[in-house]
Amino acid sequence: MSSTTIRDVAKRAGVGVGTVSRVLNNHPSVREATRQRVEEAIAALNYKPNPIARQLSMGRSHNIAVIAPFFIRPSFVERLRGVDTVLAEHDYDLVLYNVEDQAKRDELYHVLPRGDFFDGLLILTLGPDDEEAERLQASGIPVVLIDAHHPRFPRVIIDDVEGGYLATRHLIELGHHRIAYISDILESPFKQVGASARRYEGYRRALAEAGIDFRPEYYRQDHHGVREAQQMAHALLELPEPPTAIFAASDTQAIGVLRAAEEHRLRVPQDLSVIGFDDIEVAEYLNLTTVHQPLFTSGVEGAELLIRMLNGETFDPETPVIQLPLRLINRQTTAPPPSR
Amino acid sequence: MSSTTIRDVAKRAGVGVGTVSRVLNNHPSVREATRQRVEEAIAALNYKPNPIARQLSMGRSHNIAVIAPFFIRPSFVERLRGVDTVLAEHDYDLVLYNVEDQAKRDELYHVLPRGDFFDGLLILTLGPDDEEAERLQASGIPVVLIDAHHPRFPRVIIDDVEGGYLATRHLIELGHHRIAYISDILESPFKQVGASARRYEGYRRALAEAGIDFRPEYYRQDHHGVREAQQMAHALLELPEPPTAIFAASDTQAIGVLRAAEEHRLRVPQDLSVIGFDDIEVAEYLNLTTVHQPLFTSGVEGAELLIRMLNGETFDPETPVIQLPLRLINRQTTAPPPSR
DNA sequence: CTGTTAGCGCGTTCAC
DNA sequence: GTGAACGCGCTAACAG
Repeated sequence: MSSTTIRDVAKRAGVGVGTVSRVLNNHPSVREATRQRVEEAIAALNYKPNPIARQLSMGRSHNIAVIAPFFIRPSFVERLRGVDTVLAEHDYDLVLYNVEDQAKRDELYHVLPRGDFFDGLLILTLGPDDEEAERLQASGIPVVLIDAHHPRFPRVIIDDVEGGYLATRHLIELGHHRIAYISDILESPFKQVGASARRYEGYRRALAEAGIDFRPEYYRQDHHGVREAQQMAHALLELPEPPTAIFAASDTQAIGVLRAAEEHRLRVPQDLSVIGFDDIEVAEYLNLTTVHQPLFTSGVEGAELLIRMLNGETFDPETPVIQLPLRLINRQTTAPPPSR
Repeated sequence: MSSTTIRDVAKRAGVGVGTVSRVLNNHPSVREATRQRVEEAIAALNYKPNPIARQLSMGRSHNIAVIAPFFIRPSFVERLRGVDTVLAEHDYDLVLYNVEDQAKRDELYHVLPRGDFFDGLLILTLGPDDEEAERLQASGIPVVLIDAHHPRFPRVIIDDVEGGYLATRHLIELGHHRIAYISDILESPFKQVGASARRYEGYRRALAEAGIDFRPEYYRQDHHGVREAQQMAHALLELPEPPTAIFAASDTQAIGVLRAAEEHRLRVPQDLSVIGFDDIEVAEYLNLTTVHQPLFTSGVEGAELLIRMLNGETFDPETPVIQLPLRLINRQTTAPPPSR
């Protein structure tokens, strides 16, 4: 094992451990000559300070935990890239926890708030419920939410209602009346109102505003995924009076819709308009019209917020909320409805 | 901060810290009555042992570091999912380091092999050079390579030469003679022979075997990315005698080729055949014919190997090498060449 | 400026 | 069976 300790160095350099520690931490009050000797000893012994011991005595870990429904969806990857970029700049290590099911999440919330191992916590998308929030806050560990809502924590979010509105409005302006909405399951097992539910709200609002009646059969939900979305779209297109446009709550689901259209020999956008949400990379490949949200930026902003908290900064509004802008990306999967 | 320590618990339960520690670690020799009292105290104080201190005295961290050119390419995401799955089962935490440039990598290799903070190390794709390997091995920390080669470490790999051969052979059997190969830059800054170079070798071999002359103008390389690939394909298609098939060293690059074909108003596969490598998720969306490699599985195997090493298992062959199978996925971007 | 000492919070001996 | 003391490697506070 890597066994040379600070004491070995001190002995070899003929100084005390305190001095070695000072050299290590660039403390100013060390005579140049002494510093030389110490550094020589360090080099000669190939000594590396033990980070664990360091943490122990400093009470900080230099670790930031990120809880995320990890690699499942491309949008998280984008967000995490943003997070990582910032953390790396500030010399923090990223401990990533992949949370996909309820069990794992419970376990995590139970184990995490030790307050010792992590200096801070970044939670993506699966925000805490009230009980968890309580525990988290009691632990005193700084927490920032990304794409999740809880009044007690600083967070970076988007206006999903607005997003749903934007997408639907776009379709309406194109002349569509028969507009369907498909999404993942709104009542998530995490008992919180998810993004899709808020996008649904925007959809309803745009419809209402344009005087278009909401048709329950035009609204479907299922687990997130291409296949499931494809099936939903399939069902939609088999309707006696099928929609002329489909708004999918995520680009991934929009892909499923595209697949279904192909199955039905429908041309997009001539026969069927499709719009997604997120603007992940694939969206561009597929020329998918979609609502862009700043994924990478959300990670950056969240991480920066957390780091400012770690540095002891306090905020004017007790809990800052950063809202990122949305914009419609008009590619090639939407067009006016077929003339008949 | 979370400040209740083992001493508080001991005091409250009217026992010594040793006893508390025993209760915590389920040590048998604790009287039931005492254990009761201690557990009550633990509950009352909401005490959680400090993992850092625990690591310090136990000499283990329960952390596994993963070094990867992180979120850049979808294929890594797939691999990491596999890794995470296994690690979670064995109660290891995953510390993920995003290494994309040489500077960061140097820094990492300098800092990492402390032998203290990580129980094990998983290196993806960017394998160590001899000097780094030396240092790594000297540190005594168990290392497993995934998709990287170095004779000193156990690794899970694929036969990239075979993969390149498979792809090219498929094209040849379809009747193609004018077959191009595009890839990222073979002489990587990491001074090791990368996957693309080995796939290139397979390409050359298949060509030679079929008696087809290699044409230097049919071989291009540039940085990895859709745009770059698109440009390469563009140049290829402008040739006086353009290829009738293009083999891209990765699916991402194949996407660029598809784009270029579209620009040139070439139908795929009627006018141009395209084959990729990896079989990432998008490949399916795009109906891309490609060479499938077990990405998720590579993560699983690598992590399992590492864990066995951590458990002190030794291996028959000094350094085990797991080679995963490749197979051609025949979708809809390859066909016989245009009849004339 | 620099050596010494006291913890950081645990696990692990020892004696009892 | 159980408590007290020691040590993990390092930083910080205090003398000198």
